[in-house]
Amino acid sequence: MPEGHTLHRLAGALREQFAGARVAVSSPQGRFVESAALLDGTPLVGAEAWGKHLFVEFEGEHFIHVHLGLIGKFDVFQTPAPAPVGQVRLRIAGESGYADLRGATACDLFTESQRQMVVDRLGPDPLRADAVPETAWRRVSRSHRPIGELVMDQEVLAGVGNVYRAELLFRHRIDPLRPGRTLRRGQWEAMWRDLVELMEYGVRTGRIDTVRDEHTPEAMHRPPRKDDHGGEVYVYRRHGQPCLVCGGKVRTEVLAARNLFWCPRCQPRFRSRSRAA
DNA sequence: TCAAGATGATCAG
DNA sequence: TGATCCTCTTGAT
Repeated sequence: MPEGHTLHRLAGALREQFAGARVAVSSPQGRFVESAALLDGTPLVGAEAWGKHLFVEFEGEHFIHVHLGLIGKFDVFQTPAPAPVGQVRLRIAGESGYADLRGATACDLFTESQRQMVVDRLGPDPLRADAVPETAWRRVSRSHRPIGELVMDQEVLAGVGNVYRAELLFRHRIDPLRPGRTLRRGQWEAMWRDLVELMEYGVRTGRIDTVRDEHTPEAMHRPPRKDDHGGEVYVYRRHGQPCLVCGGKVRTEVLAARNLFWCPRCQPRFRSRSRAA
């Protein structure tokens, strides 16, 4: 379930388990062998996320850059570590824990300048204290592209994926096909604040809950459902089902190569003033 | 038991 | 735009 909150949560888990310790680094699958050998036995300095990118830092300004893609997983466990099963691309092992990476789109050894090049391409990440939301607004407010495409563009906003896209636009009753440049500044600022809150909740709980009354202590302690995103949502993957607010049917369509979900009644088609007049 | 689809991104054509 | 990477869950058979 790799949206931005997953990576920030993972970075925290890696720091907690390994930061400051010498770790064993290996690549049982064989696709990261040379880099793993270089890092093996080196102190792990820390880990941080930027959008959907994860950087694990080792002494000597070496970074492992990980992007989980659609199906990747990076899990932290307590020792003893069993023999690797299946395609484990990367294993980091310490005294009391180990972490296995599988199925990632990217797992590379980076220098500081390579890390910076990746970060420079990304838009502001709502989960980072150093994010500058104005940068995203400049891009949105100048673009003719649909807002449903812009919020998923990592050069506009880093860390937002398909679930947060659908839910954010629903919560603000915005037509996903509405051109970015027609949004009002106040609308965008409200969306940004909402994203920060929703994603911080995601980091704390590991779930994506966007239905307003889900943000309660009771909801926080309820065990996650088996569904992937783990929480309660308004429209994501609810196509054909009644909208929780108006009862109309939730619809789905492909936008930006991904399945978009929205409620046509709560998010009516946007018409520009010039066209309506 | 098997096939399809999925919260992503890149590359070739 | 489609193929590719690669894993896991779900639903059909």
